[in-house]
Amino acid sequence: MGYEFHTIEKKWQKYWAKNQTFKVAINYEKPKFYVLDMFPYPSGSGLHVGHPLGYIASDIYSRFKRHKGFNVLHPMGYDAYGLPAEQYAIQTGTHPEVTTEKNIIRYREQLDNIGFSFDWTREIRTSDPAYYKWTQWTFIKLFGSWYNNTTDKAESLESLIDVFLESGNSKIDAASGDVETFSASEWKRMSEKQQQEILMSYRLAFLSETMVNWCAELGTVLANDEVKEGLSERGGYPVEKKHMKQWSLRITAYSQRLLDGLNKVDWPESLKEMQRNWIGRSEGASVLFDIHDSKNNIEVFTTRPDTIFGATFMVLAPEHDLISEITSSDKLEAVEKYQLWAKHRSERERMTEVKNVSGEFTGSYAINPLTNTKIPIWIADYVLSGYGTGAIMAVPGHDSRDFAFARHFNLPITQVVVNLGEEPGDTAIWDDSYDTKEGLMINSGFINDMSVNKAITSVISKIEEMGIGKGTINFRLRDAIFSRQRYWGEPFPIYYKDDMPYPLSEDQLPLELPKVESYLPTSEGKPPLANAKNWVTKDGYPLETNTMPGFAGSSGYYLRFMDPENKNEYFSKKANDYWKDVDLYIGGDEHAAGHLIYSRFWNKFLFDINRVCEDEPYRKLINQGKIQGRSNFVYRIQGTNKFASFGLKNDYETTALHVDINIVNNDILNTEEFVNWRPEFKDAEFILEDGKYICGHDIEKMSKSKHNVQNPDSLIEKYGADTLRLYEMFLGPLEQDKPWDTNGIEGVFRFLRKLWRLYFDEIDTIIVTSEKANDNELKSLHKAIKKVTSDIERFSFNTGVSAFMICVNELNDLNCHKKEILEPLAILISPYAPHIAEEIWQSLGNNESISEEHYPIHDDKLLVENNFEYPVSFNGKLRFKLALPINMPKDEVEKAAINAEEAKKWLDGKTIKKIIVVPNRIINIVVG
RNA sequence: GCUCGAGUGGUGGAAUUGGUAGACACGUUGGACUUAAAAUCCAAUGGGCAUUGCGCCCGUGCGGGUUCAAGUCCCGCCUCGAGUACCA
Repeated sequence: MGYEFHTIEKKWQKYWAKNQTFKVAINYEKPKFYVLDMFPYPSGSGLHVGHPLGYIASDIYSRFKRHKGFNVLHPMGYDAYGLPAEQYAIQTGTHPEVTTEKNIIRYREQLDNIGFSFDWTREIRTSDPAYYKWTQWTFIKLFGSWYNNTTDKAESLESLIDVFLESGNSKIDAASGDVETFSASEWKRMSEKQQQEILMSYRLAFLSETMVNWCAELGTVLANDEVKEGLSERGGYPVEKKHMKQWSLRITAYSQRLLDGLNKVDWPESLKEMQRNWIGRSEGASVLFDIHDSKNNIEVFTTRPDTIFGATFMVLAPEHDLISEITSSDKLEAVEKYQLWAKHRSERERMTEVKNVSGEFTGSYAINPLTNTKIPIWIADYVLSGYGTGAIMAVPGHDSRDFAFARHFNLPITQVVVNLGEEPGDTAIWDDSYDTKEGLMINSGFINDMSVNKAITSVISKIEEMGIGKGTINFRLRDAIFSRQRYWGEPFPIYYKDDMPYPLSEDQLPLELPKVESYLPTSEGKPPLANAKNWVTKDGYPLETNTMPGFAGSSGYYLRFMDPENKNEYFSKKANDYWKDVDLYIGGDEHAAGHLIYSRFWNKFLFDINRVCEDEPYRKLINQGKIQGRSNFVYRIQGTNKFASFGLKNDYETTALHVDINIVNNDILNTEEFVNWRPEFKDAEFILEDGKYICGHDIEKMSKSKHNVQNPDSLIEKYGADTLRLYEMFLGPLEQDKPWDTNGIEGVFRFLRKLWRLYFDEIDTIIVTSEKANDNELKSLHKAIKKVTSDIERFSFNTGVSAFMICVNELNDLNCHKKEILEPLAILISPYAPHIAEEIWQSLGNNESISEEHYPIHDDKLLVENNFEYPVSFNGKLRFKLALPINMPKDEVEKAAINAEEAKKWLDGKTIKKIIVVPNRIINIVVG
């Protein structure tokens, strides 16, 4: 008998489900609180112990907030579109929907076993037509909107057309592609197709020919954040740059707002910094350089306009439009060869060969507008076509890349900035350029002797005056490529007429994903949807065959949770006005440059079109750390089937082999199970130490091949969900990465049994009495209430667990079984260990779930001590302790300290120079 | 290279505002109970010196500094991790 967690946990999980304990609805009587987890992709391997870490934390917080009187929205769903299910479909022909459904059932079972307080009536799946209808709906809205830089928000395309009809596009300041200026009458004379082509340059969801990240292995393009070090994030396949016509979202229109919004959200600084870097704002100037003997000119972007006098050559990206026009005939062959070479270089090659300088002279010269000297124009792939204008003025004296290039090709290097107090140097003997912004200008005409910062503003005014440039701001952020050549994703609500895309009307949504025979691209290389029969509108127009990327469905899912069953709208205004935004969002930081940017963009767009009331979706965000695996090893003596224990392995020539952590307990191998683990170990022999086989261990990523995957189910089977919940929290700070190690779980399990024994005797009879509690018992309880409450509020869940342990240890020592103490204690612990808390609550004679009880509040009066044990230090070193009445006046404390028996030894023969007394803290006596 | 974060016992970690470093737990050792085991309970447990109690020295990656007082603040390094990668 005793703490029968199996029975208890099943019982309460059923109770919560049956009574819909955690179902929430709008309730104006209570303040709202929205706690969200990053919803999972339901993979085939199920949950491992790393997944629930954040879910447990958010569950504790949700339950706590509920106890505190909040109306808590705590939903869960599935990011159900994903590559693994589709790859599996390609291999086996199983529809991804079938695989996904199966995995979801498994996930749900595992989640239920942990006892989460999710409102499951709100479950959503991104692959459900009832859900993706609204993903498609938002896409149509984006398609029908443009970004007005003057009002700094998205507006409907109709307003743009009205302006076109009235005055053409010359007065429009929009975030757009390249558009020629036209007048109202020119607009009116255009064909529908011409008009549509122009509108496409303004749409926030637009089709364009762009340089994309093409992954041949996956047969699809990828967004920038899906490429890591030149390889696909999923699968690690090579990625190359390719020109393709693709759907994109004009997220760059929101660059500045995405940057500014970071200042008002409560997110980890590191995550904000990552987003700031990803957005990459830089201030500088664009300057036009004339080309010698040509009408053309080239615009460059620089963040150091002050160094323009040191610009001794110009470099264009190999893809730059003007190259063919300006290249002299004798250089043409070499230039084209270089362009071809650059084009065929993979992203990975380009990145790994950064140190190798390459380039080609075009034979043409530009005119430096401030020095009026001829400077050679080169092409090189260290200049990127996608950033700035794809052209730079090279200042080798003050830019390390330009310096390396100049050295390699013997181009002149001029110094234009000199560090304060230093003499100008001979650039011919420099090892590197002088890049810092500190110093004074030299060799620079009218800006000589100015500081760098002063020179920057002066040059900008000068070029503006000359009409050849202006101060500009550049962002590194690129528009998000939104189409994928895959099957398992949201279809675009788009059809083609006369080769131009048109949106479906809202009443035709959702456009459901059709059945296909094959999940592979067609023989002509079209996406899998081209395999679908009748993939046309009812009028016979062909439908788009690309599908949306993974981040489409996750960009606005938090909004749908507010009103998940709404058939007429994404969500009602009423629901959005009540739930507003996510108060607490918990998830991993791997989404920093992906989901968390797209989602903010999505939300800001919906804010602009008056669909949502908050312009930032996630008020507070916490990144839970990753749980690393802890592998165990056995050491096989080479050429034998003998295994030496860890301490003896160095006596032999051994090979370390990963061993399944499930047959190892506290690093001790279960040799019987090991022998049965695999056929090749059937005849294994062991060289033991102290009669045991000790395994080695190491911290690695959790993976099947390392046999170190810990799934929660087996731990729940052995110790119960409440132990798992407490243990995952006890492991360490939520935000920190930490190795998984079951070695400590026994302690938490012991604690729960100790807790149980405060309430029940050996035969599970309740032994709680109605006796009045004494001061010590009250103090112990209230100390715990104070500590646990403040710990939850600052998301310090690990120290909260120790506070429970301290309290239970104390009550155990006090032999306390009093209701006055133990009833509040049950509520106190219920967010962490809800099953045992419910069981205790019921045994105490309550009929309702503990989850709605008011959380106990500590009483400071009960925590007041009569004495404080002062640590007494001499010259900062602790020598003895002295108990004195609390709040004793300073001078009396001083006297007491000096006159204390133990003080004599330390004062002997010395003079007291100073005494520091911090009331109820420390006493420090300075002697000399 | 740049940006950010971290470094505390055998282990996970605690120390919230500069004020008793190592809470809580694991592990280890010794003991009680038991025919035995499990479970439970008690004691010790940073290192060193000393030991009849007392007691002293050292100690939060390294080297300096500020302060009556530094794991915490400042300066300079080292190591590890994450992000990013020719962004002009």
